[in-house]
Amino acid sequence: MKVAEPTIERMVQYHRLLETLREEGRRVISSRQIGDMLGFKASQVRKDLSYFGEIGRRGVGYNVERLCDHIGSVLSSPKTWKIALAGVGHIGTALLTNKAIRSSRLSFEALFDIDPEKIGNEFAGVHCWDFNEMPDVMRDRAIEILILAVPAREAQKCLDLAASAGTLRGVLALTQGTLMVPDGITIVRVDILAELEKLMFFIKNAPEGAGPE
Amino acid sequence: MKVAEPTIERMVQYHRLLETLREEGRRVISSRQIGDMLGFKASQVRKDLSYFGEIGRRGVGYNVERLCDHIGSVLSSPKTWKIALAGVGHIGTALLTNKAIRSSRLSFEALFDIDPEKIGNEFAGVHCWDFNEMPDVMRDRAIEILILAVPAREAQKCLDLAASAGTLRGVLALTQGTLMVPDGITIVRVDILAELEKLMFFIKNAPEGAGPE
DNA sequence: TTTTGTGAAGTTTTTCACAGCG
DNA sequence: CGCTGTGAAAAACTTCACAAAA
Repeated sequence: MKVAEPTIERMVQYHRLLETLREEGRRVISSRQIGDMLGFKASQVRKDLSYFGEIGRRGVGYNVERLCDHIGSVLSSPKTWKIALAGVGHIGTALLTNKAIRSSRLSFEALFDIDPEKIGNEFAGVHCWDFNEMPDVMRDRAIEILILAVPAREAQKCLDLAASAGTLRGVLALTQGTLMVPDGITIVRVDILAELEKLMFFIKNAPEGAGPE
Repeated sequence: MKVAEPTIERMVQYHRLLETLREEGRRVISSRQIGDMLGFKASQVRKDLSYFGEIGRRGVGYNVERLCDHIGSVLSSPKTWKIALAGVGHIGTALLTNKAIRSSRLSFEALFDIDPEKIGNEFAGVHCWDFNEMPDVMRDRAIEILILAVPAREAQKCLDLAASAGTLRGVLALTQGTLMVPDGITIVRVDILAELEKLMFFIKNAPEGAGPE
């Protein structure tokens, strides 16, 4: 069965919500309640969840724990992903020290920077190497995910270096600007300035409370 | 004429690209070339651009400078938006010191934090106040946009405080978790951890180079 | 009863294909 | 000719509405 991309985006949100509810001790929840909390229609929630099997109980709803685990298994394998961070600046450090990221199934294996002050040191317990060592370090450690948090003009070179290791499978690009991505590597871009521009457009064209979501 | 939301998302990208091309001295470009550079179909590019008037020349293409200005005027008014930043942590500082943001039509008017070490100081030339002063400071300075870069548990309180000023029109939320947004305020969310989870899903389900974009 | 799961209907967004203009 | 602008067709996505299960 084919799953739509927007569905995945919502699955991530369901997962978040369910993790919180589980911690609060909630046992059961309905599609309507999930929808109300996240701003989606109940039918949308049900359709999304049904793509991955019948997991609810008619007349009752969904078991929070079971659903949470189920979505977790859909979203990511039980394995821990090894990731590298290129660019130990403000944004990079923010991610490196973010509790939520460090407690997920992610393991920071290496940092890379161009700044001699940083190279050779550890940040949050992770060693920082020179950019040029990326191919070797990434291959040795079998790192599959790269977070690109370098200035736009370094981004392409950095990505090419990382890709040359041959172990890279996905990139989270926090840089602005266009990137040429090698075949076989999945990229997800986050561009905060672009989001700000979208926001300005929406404000300008929404005198009365109409927004994107 | 109604413009689709995905169109706006792409308009922001066209604008970026054109700014770069203009700096490089490029005079003319075709829809196909724009599409190739950004990963869209040429017909998509033409349709997007045509929503805002006939701006190209048949048989020739688009004048880079003219198109860039045109999109700029569509995306945001010529005015400078006043913005406040709540949360002067790693992410907040990254935005505050980002050249691209500071050179756009955005003016950082105020910072807010909860940390006594930061309150009363200036960062990148902008004064930092206590959270509790948000309503007054935002009203006095007629600040319309808030960047929320505080921990998830503070986010809702912070947003409510900012909204109470009455001048707030848009929010860029860099926090994870669910927010209740007052009516009449536009919100755009950026959740890096959610993007990472999406990336992991795409990698897992794309053994052969199929990605989102 | 309540609430799920799902085909079918409706809506939005993308792509096609070609007329029309330089 | 080459490339735009655009109606019409196709695809993708969301919502409806109801049968079926607890």
